Amino acid sequence: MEQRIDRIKKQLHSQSYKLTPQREATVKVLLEHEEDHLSAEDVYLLVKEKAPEIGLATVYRTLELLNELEVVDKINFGDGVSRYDLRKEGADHFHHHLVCIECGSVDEIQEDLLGDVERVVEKDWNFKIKDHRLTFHGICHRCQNKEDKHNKTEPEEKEMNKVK
Amino acid sequence: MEQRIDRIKKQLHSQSYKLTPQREATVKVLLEHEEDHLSAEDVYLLVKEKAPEIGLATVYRTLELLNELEVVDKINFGDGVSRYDLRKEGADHFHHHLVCIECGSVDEIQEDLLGDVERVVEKDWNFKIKDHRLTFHGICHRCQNKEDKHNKTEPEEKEMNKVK
DNA sequence: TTTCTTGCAAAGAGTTTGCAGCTTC
DNA sequence: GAAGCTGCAAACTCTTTGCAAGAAA
Repeated sequence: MEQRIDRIKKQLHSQSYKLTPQREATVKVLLEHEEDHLSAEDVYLLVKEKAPEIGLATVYRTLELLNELEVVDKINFGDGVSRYDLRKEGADHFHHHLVCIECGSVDEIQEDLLGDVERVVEKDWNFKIKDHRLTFHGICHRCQNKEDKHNKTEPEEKEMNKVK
Repeated sequence: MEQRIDRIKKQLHSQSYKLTPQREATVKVLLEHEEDHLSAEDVYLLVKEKAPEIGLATVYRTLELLNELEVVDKINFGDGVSRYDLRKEGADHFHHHLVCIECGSVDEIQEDLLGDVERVVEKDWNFKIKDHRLTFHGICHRCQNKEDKHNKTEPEEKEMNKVK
């Protein structure tokens, strides 16, 4: 984690930005929640635990900055809020998402499933692909089991990672 | 077009909704702009030409309704506005999009490129897919040509279809 | 000092909602 | 006349911006 922050710090410096305490706290929160898909508000509340004086505007500005540096990806699952997803280091493509329409959970697929498809699109549509967004909406494995068992109660986790 | 409106009318009636003049005007606008990706505001302005008394709220309510009936799909290209895309009749999957990061144009891919990918996801992730969203961001064929020719001027079309 | 950054409050943009009046069955 | 629908304005939510004060080089 330290090394990762260090690399981000260098990245910031290389464009003459600083890694201020607020920015560092924000990055830490993102690292600690790599699996989640936090909204700006979510990040704000979590950062506040480390740095209570921080303002929401600073969080927005930091996330915007990290997005420009391609440290995070801004994603949108159609529920009206932007979510921020830390880029995996070394990943040469943006990962995919599985959004459950029952429980709102979001799982990630790290594998690159689009290699073939992208070759087709580049060739047949003459479109030079720079990035992609692939999201499946459906029923996650947990909810499928729930339904099989006719057990409709929700063994709930944190709400934060949920798309309403 | 008439038949299409008729089918939508029946669909509305089957759930005891009415095809009011305002709703019909909205549907017509959507049909006339099938290739575009209009925002609610865009639709509103176009509907106003046919039915000047219509209110923006009615347009929002109609689009919401049509979305529920699966006549339109609500999509989001990350620029802060929802866009509404008429479903192709008979299409068994939601089409894909090519968003140009140069000129903001949005092209559609009607072919189903995800058949294989979906089978993998359903099997390996045990995820029951109901819908998908696939968008590629990159350089469209028009802008590639522009760059080749070192001709940076924009032979512009309507702004409406553009993602800023 | 100069430049960057921050917190706060206000402003903006997009969307939703409450409600009285109007249609339609 | 009950139920559904509409236009308007107000409310709401998420995000951005202006600005004076603070921190870093």
